[in-house]
Amino acid sequence: MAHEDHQDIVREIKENMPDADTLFELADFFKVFGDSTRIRIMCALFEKELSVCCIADIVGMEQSTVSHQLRVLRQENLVKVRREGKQSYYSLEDEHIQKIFEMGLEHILE
Amino acid sequence: MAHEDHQDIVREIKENMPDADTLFELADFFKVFGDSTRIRIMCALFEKELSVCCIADIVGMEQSTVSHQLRVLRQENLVKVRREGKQSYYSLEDEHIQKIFEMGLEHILE
DNA sequence: ACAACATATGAATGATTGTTCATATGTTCA
DNA sequence: TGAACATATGAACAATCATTCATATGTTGT
Repeated sequence: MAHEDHQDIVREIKENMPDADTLFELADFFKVFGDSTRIRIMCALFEKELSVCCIADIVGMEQSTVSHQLRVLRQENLVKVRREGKQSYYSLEDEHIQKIFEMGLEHILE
Repeated sequence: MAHEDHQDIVREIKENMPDADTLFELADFFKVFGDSTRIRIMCALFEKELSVCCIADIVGMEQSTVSHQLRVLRQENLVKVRREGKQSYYSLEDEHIQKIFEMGLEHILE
């Protein structure tokens, strides 16, 4: 790391970077997309709002597992809940999700 | 899970879902964005191609750590390398990355 | 109030992963 | 060829995380 303009480049890029907190939050946000169970849950919710047991059936996992993962999605404001009788109906909170999905798909299908 | 049209909904949504392999790949792809070190590396590379030691300086981590993470980014085709003398210069492989970033930022800043 | 159902949550476990240290590989220059 | 530098990689460790089981909470109808 001793060539002529190394320090200049480092300083310049450091200055132009978003602050560390923002990037940390950003990583946390994308972390949610990095699990196939959550991906499948979100994918199912593209169609319509669904109850927890419906989702569990669709993704083929325990109700408990799905509940835990829905909490993760809720904490990152990716889904919202609506109580109706005994059931909780979940739906997507944000229209960015579909676009992020599409871009991911474009990338892996290249 | 015993109300009238539960099974119909489950079947319908299952049919319209992308196949499991694709969604698994998609999760692996987003997993790469789910770490703040990798996020910061990619962010630094938005400006220009950089050598490994430059990146290590910018993100403030060991050269070894950065090398390991660059390998992860390479495996998912997010960066490419160019050897020049003793140094390896990394740059972004794909223009989707910036857009995915922007959408993530839009989400967390809402 | 009680039974039946739907959902949420805490604890425990196994698996995955990010980081570091030590070292190997690759490259240049003398 | 050997020294100096840049990068890559394997092993080890600590930390994080997804899943499951058991159980608690919440809701409806009798």
